[in-house]
Amino acid sequence: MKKIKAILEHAEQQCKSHGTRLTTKRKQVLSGLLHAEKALSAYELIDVCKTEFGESMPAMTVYRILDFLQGEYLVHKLSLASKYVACSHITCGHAHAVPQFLICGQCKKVEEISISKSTIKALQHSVEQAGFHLASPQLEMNCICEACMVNAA
Amino acid sequence: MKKIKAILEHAEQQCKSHGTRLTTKRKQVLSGLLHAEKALSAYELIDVCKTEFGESMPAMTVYRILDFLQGEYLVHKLSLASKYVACSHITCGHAHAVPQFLICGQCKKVEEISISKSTIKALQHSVEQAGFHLASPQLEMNCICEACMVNAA
DNA sequence: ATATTAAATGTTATGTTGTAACATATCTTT
DNA sequence: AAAGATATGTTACAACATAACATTTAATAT
Repeated sequence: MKKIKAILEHAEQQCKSHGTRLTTKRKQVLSGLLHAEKALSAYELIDVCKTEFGESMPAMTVYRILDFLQGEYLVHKLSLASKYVACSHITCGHAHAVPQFLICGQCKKVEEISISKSTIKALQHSVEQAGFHLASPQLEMNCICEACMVNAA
Repeated sequence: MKKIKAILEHAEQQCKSHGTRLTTKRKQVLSGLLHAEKALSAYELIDVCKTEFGESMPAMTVYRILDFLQGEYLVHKLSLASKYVACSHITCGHAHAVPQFLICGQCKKVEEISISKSTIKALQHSVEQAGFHLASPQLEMNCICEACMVNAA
């Protein structure tokens, strides 16, 4: 919930430097994700934009915008959940390890963490031994967050 | 392609010992997956059952049966691919590490591998540090298999 | 053996996620 | 202002999945 406006401006600059444009609608979609602070489905995002900006967006448009934002590394798709989440590193220069996602199966909260290089290396080694090659070392892991674990107890 | 009949009988015994029944249709679905030797979508499985047993099955039934088979640890769902695959360890007593899935993004071939305990431990440690708990340490990894890599080159 | 109950399957309809194909509007550049 | 490129709108539909209720089949108690 901290200075979303600044993040948006940063994102806009980033786009400019890539020769692309962060249009109004694209900014709205990104803004929706930033406010949500959690992963949203494309259709949830449509509702958010409707509510927050009074602007109705067809599914096609949202999916196109999500593709664009992924291309700019501003948004990640969580395939396990069929949801989308704002990249937590937009503002900090992007010199990062590949992010790993923890998804709480209960409340859908998403945490983006980094895993040590050696662990990734070990994974990769096991994969290569099986005659496969990791297309993306970005993993998604089904988890339960602390809050939900306490609630369940 | 080796003694599917034996596997089915083994599975049937396993169900019996759990107080459940491996009915004809359930056996057909499992058999379809075993024959396929790859992950199939629910609707592909419907086609297979139609072709192989001349039996038309509504989607609802197949999904219910897949749920049942997952509950019996005879089938795994691959969420990344929205496909289902027979467990490769049905016949051997199930005293296994949790399987990890490698999914070829090209040809959809699936490999089920085990990963060393220490690597899993390391992953789990990173996850706990973020205040999450792995619901299932069964990962799905987006890969490219050797054959497809050669073809692409 | 048969009535009762529980488990499995059938039927219909619909929800959710995602994309194809083509039309229109809006920016950018000359 | 015209031409071309980029972005968005519209319509239709495909693939994956489940809800709600009806019927059939199997297990069990009488």
